[in-house]
Amino acid sequence: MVLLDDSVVEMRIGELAARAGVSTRALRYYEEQGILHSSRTASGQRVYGPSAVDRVRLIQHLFSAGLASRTIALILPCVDTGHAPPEMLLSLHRERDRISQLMSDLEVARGRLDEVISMTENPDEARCEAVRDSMGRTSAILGAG
Amino acid sequence: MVLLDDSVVEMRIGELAARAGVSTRALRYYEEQGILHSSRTASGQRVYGPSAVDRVRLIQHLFSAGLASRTIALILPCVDTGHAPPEMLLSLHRERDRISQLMSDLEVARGRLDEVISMTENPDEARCEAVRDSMGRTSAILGAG
DNA sequence: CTTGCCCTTGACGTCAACGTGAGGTTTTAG
DNA sequence: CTAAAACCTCACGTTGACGTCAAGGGCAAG
Repeated sequence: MVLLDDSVVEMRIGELAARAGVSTRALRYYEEQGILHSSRTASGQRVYGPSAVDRVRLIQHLFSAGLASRTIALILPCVDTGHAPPEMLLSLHRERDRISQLMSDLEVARGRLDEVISMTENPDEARCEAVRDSMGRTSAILGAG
Repeated sequence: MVLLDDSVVEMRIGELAARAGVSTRALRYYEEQGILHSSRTASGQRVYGPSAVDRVRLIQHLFSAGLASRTIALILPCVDTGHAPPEMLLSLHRERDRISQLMSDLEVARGRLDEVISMTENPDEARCEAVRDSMGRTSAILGAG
């Protein structure tokens, strides 16, 4: 009976890929990088339990935070065990800071883009000059244009 | 007299690189991509006016916003002329949306990282379970671990 | 048994923003 | 005038997260 339940709940790489919304290539890549493990059938096919779906989603989140696969490979075991050496805690905090920095950089960049947008949406001479000034006279005269 | 002033204010690639905080290789790459122009001396060396510094900084901002060099090449002339075709305005707005989306993605990802950090900093059983639940039982049992 | 889909490993392709010499010329400092 | 520093143009190397093709094996249905 347990076997039947397992068979309902276990899946091969294609189903996991579909459920987690990634490619099978990505999953094999994750395994190659040591951040996702699988059991195998006798014939060598990958088999995953249901928790793998959430694990892949976590991996995706960490990737989208800009963490490298090597960093993720270091972190995940600590997530599993629930504790990490102080050295890793330090690097986790540094990653956090990096993300925060990136976010504020993006905010600045978005502001720049907003200036460009408002400038091109509203080709008013005075306003153009003001915006150009705030952008550091980017297009002054020509010079290096 | 004007010539002297120009000589004071013009610069070659090394000085521009130093002032803008990028490599000379990057500046040549920008030129290759058509997003930074230069005049040349008789012997072929690149010469830039003072406005080039701010232009490079703008380019950096746009890069840090995740815009590709091709996109920047499309935008910059509009920044200079002060107006853009509606098609480009649309794509500018899409870029803006993309950046906003990226920022909120990063916020989510940072939250995930915070969970990992608080979990590993404080290996309290109950709290671990709670965090694991909020992370989707990522490390449940083992399964695909 | 065969059709057909899913799976396997292996290995090369991609894209972007440069880095990094090679090999030679130009400019500048002493 | 000479040596060092800076510049020039190729042009291949790097990094990361996959895409993609090749050449096969496994397995449920008809």
